[in-house]
Amino acid sequence: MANKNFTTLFSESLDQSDLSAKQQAVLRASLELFSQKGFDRTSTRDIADRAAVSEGTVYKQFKTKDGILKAILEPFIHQVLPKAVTEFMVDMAQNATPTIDEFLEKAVKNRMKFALDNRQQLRILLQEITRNANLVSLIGKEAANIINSPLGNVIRKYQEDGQLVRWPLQRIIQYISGTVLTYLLPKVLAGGELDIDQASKETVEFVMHGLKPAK
Amino acid sequence: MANKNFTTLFSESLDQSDLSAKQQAVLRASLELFSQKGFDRTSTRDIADRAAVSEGTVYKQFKTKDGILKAILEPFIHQVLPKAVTEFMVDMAQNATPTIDEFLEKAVKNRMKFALDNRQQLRILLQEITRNANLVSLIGKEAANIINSPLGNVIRKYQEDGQLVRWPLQRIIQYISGTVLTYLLPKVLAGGELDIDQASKETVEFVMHGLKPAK
DNA sequence: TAATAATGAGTGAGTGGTCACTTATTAAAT
DNA sequence: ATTTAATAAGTGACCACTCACTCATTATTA
Repeated sequence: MANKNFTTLFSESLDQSDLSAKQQAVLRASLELFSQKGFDRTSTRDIADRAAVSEGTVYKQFKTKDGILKAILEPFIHQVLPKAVTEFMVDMAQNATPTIDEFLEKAVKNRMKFALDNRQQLRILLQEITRNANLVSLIGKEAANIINSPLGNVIRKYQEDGQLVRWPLQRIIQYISGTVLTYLLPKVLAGGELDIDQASKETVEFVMHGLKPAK
Repeated sequence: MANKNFTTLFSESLDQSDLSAKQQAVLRASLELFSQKGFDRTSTRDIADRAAVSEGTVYKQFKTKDGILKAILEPFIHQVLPKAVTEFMVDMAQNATPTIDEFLEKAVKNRMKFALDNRQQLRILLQEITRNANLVSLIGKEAANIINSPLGNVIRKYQEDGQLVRWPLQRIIQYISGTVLTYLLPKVLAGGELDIDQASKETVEFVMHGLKPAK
């Protein structure tokens, strides 16, 4: 499962960018501070100090404090996230298993790992989402892409097999995501370790069979 | 279903409190502004203006800006939420239905209505949760109380009836909450209307039977 | 009852401090 | 030598919070 995490992808895109070492340090420092203290409670002074750089240097490249936030979140939403989704979908499509339970457990495990590898960035995103309503719809649109993708086809195959209810994919993904989030959100927000194997097993157990007792 | 919404309860507790009309206006103004702009982006000047009151008046009662936030969130978490849960449980115990599906649909509908009636307060709570990790565990503890309560017994009865898997109640509630949240969160954060009847029907359909097709 | 005193909510002009952002100056790179 | 990067000392706006004072109401006194 060759999924790269965001930190890696972020570093790569930093290298590719024509930003100087110091400007890259600014972004890395901002990433840490925004995640730890939140955007509003991080001062540009804090950022400059953490990056071991003067405040003027911060403003040379990023004209405003919001510009720094954009420089972090926009690549995440428009490049890293789609790229990660694509890699994931290809992976999954190739690893399609005969039973959906097996497939789902792999997929869930994969996504949980990705999320935990990227707590920092997700924390910033969550903070922004609660303040910026249109981020919600933006991410919703990115999620909608799954439906028109190899992964969508894999899932549809299970429907045709009779292994999966014939609900709209959007609805199915909504429920799976929601269940996965009940395990992830507390860990992303409050920290602590998650037993991914256990959590993904439990998730599939519920998501597939619901709360009716097995006969 | 006599469940009062939070706005009512909030107003009631304001009336009961020995706060003067102006101090009540401060809290009401803060509630609106914190919800709209977020705590950090609301100044005490903003609050005073919106409440048509001097800044000194704001600080006469609430010694700090954080004090205002506490005055809004603490009653919500420690009085309003438990009170709402209690009323809800009593309601439910009285209306306990023979099948769990019916029961669940009522319960889910009830909770969705409560949440939508109180978007403002929930938005503030969500904003704070992303910054204040220990709020997560605090709310988790409140949720745990449900388990040791009449509602817990109602649910346990369905387990003994063989209508509900014998998982720990905490796990069952986790999944139901997660699924409900997939409908609620977008609406609370981004606005828009929710067809509660439809949503609660769909929720129960999934939560009870999962994604395996009915034979 | 009339005059006076005490009370406390309310006021708004400060106050010190922080913040995002600028600019004059210096160092480095080409 | 000239352009570019980096610095660090500003700068004004704004912020949370304070305080000396007002004034309407209530309690006390005569």
